[in-house]
Amino acid sequence: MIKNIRQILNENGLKVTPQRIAVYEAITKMSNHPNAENIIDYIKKKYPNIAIGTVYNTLDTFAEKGIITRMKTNGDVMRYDGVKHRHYHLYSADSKRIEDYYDEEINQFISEFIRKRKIPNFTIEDVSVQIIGKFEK
Amino acid sequence: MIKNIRQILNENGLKVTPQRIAVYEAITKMSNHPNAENIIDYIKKKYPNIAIGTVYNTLDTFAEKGIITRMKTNGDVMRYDGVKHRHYHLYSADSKRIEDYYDEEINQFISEFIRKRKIPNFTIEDVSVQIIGKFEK
DNA sequence: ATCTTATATAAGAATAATTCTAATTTAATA
DNA sequence: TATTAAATTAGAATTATTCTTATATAAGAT
Repeated sequence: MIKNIRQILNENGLKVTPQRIAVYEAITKMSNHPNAENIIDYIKKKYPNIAIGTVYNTLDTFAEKGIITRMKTNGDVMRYDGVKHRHYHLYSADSKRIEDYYDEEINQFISEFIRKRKIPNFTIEDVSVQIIGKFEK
Repeated sequence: MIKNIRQILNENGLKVTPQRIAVYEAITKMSNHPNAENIIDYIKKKYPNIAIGTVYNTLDTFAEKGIITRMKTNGDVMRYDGVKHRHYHLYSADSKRIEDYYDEEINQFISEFIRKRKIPNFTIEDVSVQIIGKFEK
């Protein structure tokens, strides 16, 4: 696991620091779309002196390199997602709960769409799909 | 036009006030996904004493009633959209530019999807699609 | 193993979008 | 016209995030 993150950092030309390892571990272990505050709280248990700014910096760096994904929904702060394979999000505006959702039909539609559809003056890079609704408890 | 907004407010059980009329006019006239600051600047030209809090309140109220839509993308403040028919957004992470995009194929896919797909413990209310890429100048 | 240097981190101040508060005003209805 | 619930104002408060500057450290070169 630690070997893994070292490798990822190296591949991306980033120095291996304890802070970056901690942030990476936090995101992969927390799984449920934590925000910066969640991540900071988690890390501080083992690493009480990490600076808030460092966590924000690290999250930005990771997002720029594509190591994690940033996600913002209406009416909530930035959240982060360490899952690497194509997936979608279910979320409820009321509860702010977010769950991952995998769906092959959507995958296919999107792949087709990106391949076929031409939009004047615009190059499609990605299509993001959010499914809004209500969780039943 | 003013008759129109009066009617909308009445239908939604909202008092008709000059501030609400001004906010509504701003959104419909500005068309390109303004944020609160844009809207405030626009309104202040004709109505210099409107309170910022009032504009935020009004936008929230309108969004709750479904009169307008709120939209937030990663790395940008909240924006507002007065367009009433189903559409999608093209946007570029770099430029923060957002354009409306209409696509019947996506409409159909979404309608089908909502009708057919059952997700355990979740009731689908809406599906939002964002097309990410680059504008060619 | 040590030196060098570009890069990363810490700590806290600064920023800026949004929300809150409490007093005042106003739209709608009787 | 009087009543009252709802809306507005003005500015303070909040809070997520960014910025600043001094210090520390990882990685490669010696």
